[in-house]
Amino acid sequence: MSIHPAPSLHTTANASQPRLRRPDGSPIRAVVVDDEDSLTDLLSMALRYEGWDVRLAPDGQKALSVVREFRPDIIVLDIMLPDIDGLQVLQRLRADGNQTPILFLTAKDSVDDRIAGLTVGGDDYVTKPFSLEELVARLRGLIRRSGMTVDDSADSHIEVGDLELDEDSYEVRRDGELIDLTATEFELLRYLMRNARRVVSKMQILDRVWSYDFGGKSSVVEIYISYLRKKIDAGRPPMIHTVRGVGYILKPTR
Amino acid sequence: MSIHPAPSLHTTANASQPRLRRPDGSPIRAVVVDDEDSLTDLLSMALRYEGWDVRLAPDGQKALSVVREFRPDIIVLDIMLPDIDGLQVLQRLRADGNQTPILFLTAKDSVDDRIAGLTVGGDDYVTKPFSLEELVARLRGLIRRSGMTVDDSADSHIEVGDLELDEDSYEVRRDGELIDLTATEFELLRYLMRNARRVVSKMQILDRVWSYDFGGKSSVVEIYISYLRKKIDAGRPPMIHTVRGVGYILKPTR
DNA sequence: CGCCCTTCTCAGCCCGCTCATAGAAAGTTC
DNA sequence: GAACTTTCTATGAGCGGGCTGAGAAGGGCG
Repeated sequence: MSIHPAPSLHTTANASQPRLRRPDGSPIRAVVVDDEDSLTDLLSMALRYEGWDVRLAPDGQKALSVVREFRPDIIVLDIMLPDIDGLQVLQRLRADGNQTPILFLTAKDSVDDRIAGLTVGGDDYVTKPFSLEELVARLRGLIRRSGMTVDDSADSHIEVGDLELDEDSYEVRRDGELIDLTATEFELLRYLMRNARRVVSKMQILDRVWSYDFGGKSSVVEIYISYLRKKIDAGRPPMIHTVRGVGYILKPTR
Repeated sequence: MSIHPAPSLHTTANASQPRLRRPDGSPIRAVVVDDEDSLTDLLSMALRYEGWDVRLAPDGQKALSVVREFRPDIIVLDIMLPDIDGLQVLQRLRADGNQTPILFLTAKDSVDDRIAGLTVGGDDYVTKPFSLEELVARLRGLIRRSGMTVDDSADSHIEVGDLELDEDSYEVRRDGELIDLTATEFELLRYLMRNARRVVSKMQILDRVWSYDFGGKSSVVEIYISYLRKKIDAGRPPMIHTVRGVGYILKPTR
């Protein structure tokens, strides 16, 4: 499996979304363990963009020492590592009494057997290739459920105007009315809502909402924007606006 | 300031489920006694995920000292231990005047009369291999019956919309009508109800509802969902919904 | 010991989702 | 207003996830 040539992240300078924080106000600390540079680069960029403090480790041994020293709030751990298996890293950490929640990365086909039992301890997994929005959402979910946050931005519920989205139930409502979305539509809307009142470009959307190995054209974004409009804005004052030549913006009707 | 006519989506904010607590609000204290690391690992993870405070002991001697020092609300005790027999651990504890309820773990074939007599003393047993839902349900039952909880989440009765489930009588009703379920169907429904209004993945279901040694495919879940739908949703507004690519959710019909 | 209920696998079908294409529509520049 | 660019959306193809019927295997209970 090869990864997209150069993950050129189209980021705006500085985010201003409500950010997850630790109880003492300091940034979330994350460790990313993977032997593919392109992937760790991509992830560290994305997580730092979330305002988190990130450390990297290329293999299981380094992972163990980095985790012991850095004491992260969350760990992103590839199952397939050059030295010790990611599942063994989990076991050694737990044997030490370390309870840090872990998000496993795994290839799509190797899922069923080896991942068994992972979700009971509050850990989770994501199959490669994934979208950054999905990964970050899962991480925030894990942190939320680990109960280590006080912050109200750690809510599974997002509201923009009369538009509501719940990440636990996957429910979306406009003015109280339940709206049925597909997985991709849901992720796109979540991204727009998390960036409400800010223009996001099609490239940014593609980088965040679609998998990093997506090979198609950016016109899918237009198509999905169109789907969303039909479902979200239908017959109502529009919340999704086109900024021609720049991108899209979602904002409450004033 | 506008008022939303819509019912708030707010689910049980942070915690995964309403959690059992001691009268003073502190977490349930449990001791797990077993000499197999993989099993104690699994159990401690699962119980900690329930929000409980867990201590481990690998044999009978350690069990006695840990119990005396930690004063747990509940003990999970394997019958087969390297040193002293689990039943003797029971006797010694009771000789000390310790009345902590005990859940015994036993191999399926070794269920003799001695163990059958346990339930009269207020204790209980579960045969290996078991599902975590069953084990935790039994533990909650023991705690409930030991009368040490005040909490209303310690009820044996679960209601979601017009769907009712009673863990003591194993009765399930939809709109008052009694519905007959098999053991697996019952456990799956209990899991869905305990996680009502939240999407759970097939993997999560498999990890919780099926035995830890289940080696099959996650497509069994689809089949049991289909069975449940036939019995629960038959001819009625559906409560079980598929979230394609994510999992299943049970919620009241609005 | 034999029957029946339950559990689980397999395989085929169906349907929803994703995405490309292309022409229409809207906006921009001169 | 004409020419060009950008965005919108209808249509449909391909694919993959999910549903379900049929049946084998297993276990409980008489």
